[in-house]
Amino acid sequence: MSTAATTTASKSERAYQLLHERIGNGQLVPGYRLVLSSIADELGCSVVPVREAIRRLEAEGLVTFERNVGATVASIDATLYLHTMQTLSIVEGAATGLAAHLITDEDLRRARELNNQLRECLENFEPVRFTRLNNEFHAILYGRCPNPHILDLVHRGWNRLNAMRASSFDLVPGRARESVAEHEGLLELLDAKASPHQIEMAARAHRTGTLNAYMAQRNQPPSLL
Amino acid sequence: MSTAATTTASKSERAYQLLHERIGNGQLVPGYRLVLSSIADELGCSVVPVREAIRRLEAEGLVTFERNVGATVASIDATLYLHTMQTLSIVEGAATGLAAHLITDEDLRRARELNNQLRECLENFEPVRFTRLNNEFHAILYGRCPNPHILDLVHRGWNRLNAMRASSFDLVPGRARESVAEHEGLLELLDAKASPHQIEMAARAHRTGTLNAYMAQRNQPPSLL
DNA sequence: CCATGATGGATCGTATACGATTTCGTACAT
DNA sequence: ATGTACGAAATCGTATACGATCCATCATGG
Repeated sequence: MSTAATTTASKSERAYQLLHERIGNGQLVPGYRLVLSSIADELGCSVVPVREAIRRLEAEGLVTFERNVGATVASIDATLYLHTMQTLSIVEGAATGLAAHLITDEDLRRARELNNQLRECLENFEPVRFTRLNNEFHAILYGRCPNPHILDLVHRGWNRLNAMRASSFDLVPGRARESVAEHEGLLELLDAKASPHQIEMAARAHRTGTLNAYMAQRNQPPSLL
Repeated sequence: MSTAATTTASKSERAYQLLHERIGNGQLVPGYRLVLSSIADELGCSVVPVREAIRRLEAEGLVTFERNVGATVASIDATLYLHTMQTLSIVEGAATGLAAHLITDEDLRRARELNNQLRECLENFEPVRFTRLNNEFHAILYGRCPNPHILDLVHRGWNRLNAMRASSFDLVPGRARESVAEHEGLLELLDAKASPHQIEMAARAHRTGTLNAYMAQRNQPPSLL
């Protein structure tokens, strides 16, 4: 009763959110060992809720878990990054396509503004801000997708990517400029009320483009697709 | 040491598998209340592992969970079915497209044989066998997809569908025959080494077709897409 | 000097116990 | 008869405790 919130989100929920956030913003780097008792101590609770939180994170692919050994923040090798990006290209593309006919003029206005700010980031070399604004930009484009499952998959994909990027993966040098231009193309398609399928494929290609740029940078064959 | 398996999969794992199976084959119908202590008793273990199992099932969307209340097998309304089917159409289509250029002649031969058996099921009215063979057929087509994330999403989608179908959703009457014909079309595309994109879209359309048939049967507007 | 096996510590897996929350039935007042 | 308040039962949430497993270290023998 009383004031605002006895909102004691359950301890397991708090543990989940704490770890999720720390993985997302890079405080916990891939490979870091997550010891139940330590986390429990820090949170001032017992290990049971922490266990549950970690299993949830595992289900989302943010941590890996080994029996009788423990959990570590999910490590990334190139193929994992590739697979995650590819999956995201598909589900985010689909979400954007499904959202297209529900998007409002106000949405488009905000997206356009964000893309302008992205262009500024290019001039001033602000990679952190760029990443954040880029997330927001795409969130607007797919946000109206009426299928919550697909939205969930998109969010999970972004979370995994953020976990990776925050650690060591950085933007591919030349790619950002190209990215802003492709954003512009997407906005024009939306303005022109292009078909959902066309928009889906453009959104997918946008992400695939980033993936290819990354692969080229690492001198890897663009196959494995 | 010794014989084959001290393979004590952890109790939480066994609990998970048991519940997963029972939900999948319809022993546990949607809406059924999952009481931790009862399940623990049946398994001869304590509630802690069961909790974990249920949270995993929740993450997969097979059960819903409410704080301080408990878990129930996920209920289905039409929109949930629709969303699940739509998501599956996208990820399974993508998986099939990505698997296309890796599929072997032997795979195609088996798929063709399965489709012939499906045709037999039509004649003899064997809906249960039809569903099983249909699963196998599609599993062959997307199975070679080299992206494990996408495969995982496909499997989750099928699991959810199975959970729904086993309960009360039945095949749409006329749809099965059409389905077999579309399978044939898919096989021909694969034989002809059609482009991955073309195959992806055919696979997606195949599932979307089932969805539309369902919607039409329920006299629902084919919108919501 | 290297290989092999034993030992201890760290950590996980699960059981049990108890407090917290919800739910449902019942009694009472209107 | 109906709506509300109270209380008991059922169930969940978490803490604590202990056994099981793994890993690293060190001793021992070749």
